[in-house]
Amino acid sequence: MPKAFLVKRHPAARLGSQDWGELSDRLRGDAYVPGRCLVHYPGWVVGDSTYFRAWARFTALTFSAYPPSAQPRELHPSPRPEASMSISPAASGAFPEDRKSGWDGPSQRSSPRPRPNLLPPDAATKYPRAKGKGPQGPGDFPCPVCSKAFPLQRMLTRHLKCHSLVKKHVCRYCGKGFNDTFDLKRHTRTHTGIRPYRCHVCAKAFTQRCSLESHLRKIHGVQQNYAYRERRAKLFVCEECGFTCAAGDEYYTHVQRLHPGNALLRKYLRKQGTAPLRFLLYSGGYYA
DNA sequence: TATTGCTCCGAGATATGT
DNA sequence: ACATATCTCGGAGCAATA
Repeated sequence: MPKAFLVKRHPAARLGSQDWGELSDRLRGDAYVPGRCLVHYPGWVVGDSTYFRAWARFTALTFSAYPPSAQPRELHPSPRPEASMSISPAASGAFPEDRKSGWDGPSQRSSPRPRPNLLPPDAATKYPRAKGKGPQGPGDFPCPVCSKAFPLQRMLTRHLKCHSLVKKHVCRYCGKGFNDTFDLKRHTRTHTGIRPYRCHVCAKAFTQRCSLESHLRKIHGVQQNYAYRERRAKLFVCEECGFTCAAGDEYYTHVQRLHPGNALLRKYLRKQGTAPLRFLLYSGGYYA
């Protein structure tokens, strides 16, 4: 059974069956910041409204997804959250009624794992910031939950979503939620059976490129000559029928012919009307 | 012009199957 | 034990917006 069917969800959150179109503007998206959830840490966000907004948005999203029993009961008194601070009321033992119901908090998979520090030596010049706009160092946007630091505000903002229970992108087949459209697209392949990455030696097909590369390396002893994190040649995948090709124009010709109602096609045609050359460069040569 | 959002992607971890 | 499936999440480029 695919792992996607085994993911435990909080019964009260019911994010999996959430239809975002049915929610009011107040409850959908990540712009809603209810006043009751604004938590202020003195001396930490003063003079950095952007940073504060990111944290406020995070607390709003996180706690609005918990059941009433888990809503914050008082403002955190400490000047700054500790590294070990848990956002899971049930997991931290703060709300025994949730523990009793059998929910053990967010999946362990969502906890941060140690990763190599990939910041380049010239990170300070690579990530310039305007004066007075917040922290100045390359790792000076620390996550208030796990203390992991980021060189850019937008990286922290995006990282905060992984601590939130709210998932904007929901699988139409199983209801599982994702933070990223692409993650949802990849996940959906587990339901549609589309496997775009085929082994040229034994013709076995895979849903993800890294699975194919792992297979080639371990089974056929084929070594890929790619640098760490080097982008591979882009593969255009039709998620409706499994058609794959390496060229953008071929892909859109296929979609226009066989799936004329495709949303990506509409977007492509819209862009083509305004800036055709730029978009063609983007879609066809971006990874070249 | 700077910032933010969206999207694509690779790397690595973990679950599951054989 | 090993191969595969599939998940999470950070890096990065472009577009949209303030």
